[in-house]
Amino acid sequence: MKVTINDIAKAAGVAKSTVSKVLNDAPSISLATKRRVRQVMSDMNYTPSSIATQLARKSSFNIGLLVDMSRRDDFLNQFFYNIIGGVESVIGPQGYELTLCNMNNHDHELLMNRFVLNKRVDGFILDTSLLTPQLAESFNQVQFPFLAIGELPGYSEMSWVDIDNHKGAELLTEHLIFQGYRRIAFLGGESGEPIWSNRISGYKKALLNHSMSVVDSYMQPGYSNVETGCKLMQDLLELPPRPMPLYA
Amino acid sequence: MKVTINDIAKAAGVAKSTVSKVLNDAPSISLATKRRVRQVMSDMNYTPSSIATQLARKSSFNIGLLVDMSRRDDFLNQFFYNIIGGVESVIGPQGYELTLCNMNNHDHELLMNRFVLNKRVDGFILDTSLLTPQLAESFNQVQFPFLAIGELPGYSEMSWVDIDNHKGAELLTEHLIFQGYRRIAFLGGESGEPIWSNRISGYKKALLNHSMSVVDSYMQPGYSNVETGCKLMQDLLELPPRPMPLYA
DNA sequence: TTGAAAGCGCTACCAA
DNA sequence: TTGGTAGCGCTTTCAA
Repeated sequence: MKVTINDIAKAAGVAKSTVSKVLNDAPSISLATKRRVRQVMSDMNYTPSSIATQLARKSSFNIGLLVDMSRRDDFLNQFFYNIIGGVESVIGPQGYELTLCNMNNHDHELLMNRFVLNKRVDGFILDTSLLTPQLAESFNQVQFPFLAIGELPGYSEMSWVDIDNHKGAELLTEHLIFQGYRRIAFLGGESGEPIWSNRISGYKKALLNHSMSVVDSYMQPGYSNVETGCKLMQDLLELPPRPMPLYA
Repeated sequence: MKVTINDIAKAAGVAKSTVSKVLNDAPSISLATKRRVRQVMSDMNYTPSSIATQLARKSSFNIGLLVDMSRRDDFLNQFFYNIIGGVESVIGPQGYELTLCNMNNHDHELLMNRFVLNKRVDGFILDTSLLTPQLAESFNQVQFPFLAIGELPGYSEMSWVDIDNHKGAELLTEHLIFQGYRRIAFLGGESGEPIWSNRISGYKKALLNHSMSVVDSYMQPGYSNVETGCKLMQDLLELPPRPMPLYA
């Protein structure tokens, strides 16, 4: 049978509350006792049960990463990979683990029961594409912490992180301008979404800053995958004055 | 405050053990009681705490998927994506969740403490590339269930699943033969690993079955990524009698 | 500085 | 068919 905190207490001749304090390195315990108890722990190969700790502390020490496993494109990309690795690298050292939460069917109630209400995870990280104002509202109602990747237009009662899409697009556009390009197009990003409007505004800003005109047909939104990119580019190349370097 | 099993018991006028039985749909409870208790549960918006259940049942209801997050290539591919989705689709409905376990540094002891000994997960699923006989031995010593994807040569005290690499390679080779190809090469798979030997044996079998000779220089092992594939193919194309269709 | 005891919210055994 | 009760293995007051 697994050795528990009671076994350690007995073996070390202290109360289990003392063992618990040693476990958490409480300042009230003398160094001598700590050393002795720790010795016993390692002698007996003791590892505290995380589940018992979770119950006592009322926290699962689990962060949920919400994903829609049926959407392959959102899943199989560098970006998502970096998210997982990044999240793990900060929560791991803090004693938290990463639970992958499937939101396949977009059933909010199921989601709330399966992970939130039953305390399976302590908080969610999710891409804005999975978040609706209603869902955010559900989280807020039970005071459940969540963090969105990307902003949710029209809903401000939440935290989100993102790269500076406006600035990024501006820098990128400026870079091309400095290279001497004059007819610069912008493809991708879904219209209506902040990612599109922010990038487009940065793009426009750079153009205007350099006294260049904004050509409507050079700006085409579209879902970010290979097929759409390919199609948009073909459309672009068929425009009468097609985008090209100044000295082409 | 969160409503617990005690609140339900009180409100429904039954013992909490009865509520627990209703929760688990025990056959010993009368339909009438079940209905009544369930009504109270939904009236009070009750969701059982998964952590308490875990402690009482001594199971975390968590399956760990062991990955090395520093190995991008193993992570960002269709295969891995399918594993995650596949695993989730079977464990989810059974009440289990998927925990992504990072084995970045390949520290066995850390791994054992962080997930196994403290009961953070009930079992592991891992690719053979992460498994060593020593690690498998550690798992077995504490009777910890694990399932490998791919076989571990030289170690049999474990369960593993894999596709039939031998048969697959045989069918593939045969297919080419039927198309009329006569100089067929085989690239990829790491030498020494079952995936390579099994596929190669299927490849050879097909060739021999059709009275074709096996050319050593046509068989090149190599790590499965784009760069290696590219290089191997270039090498291949420079062989004196290079692989080609019969009627080229 | 240490210990006793009361939880945390369930399950499971044994009676009733 | 239901209830009482003793855990599961920790944490956390509150005393000593």
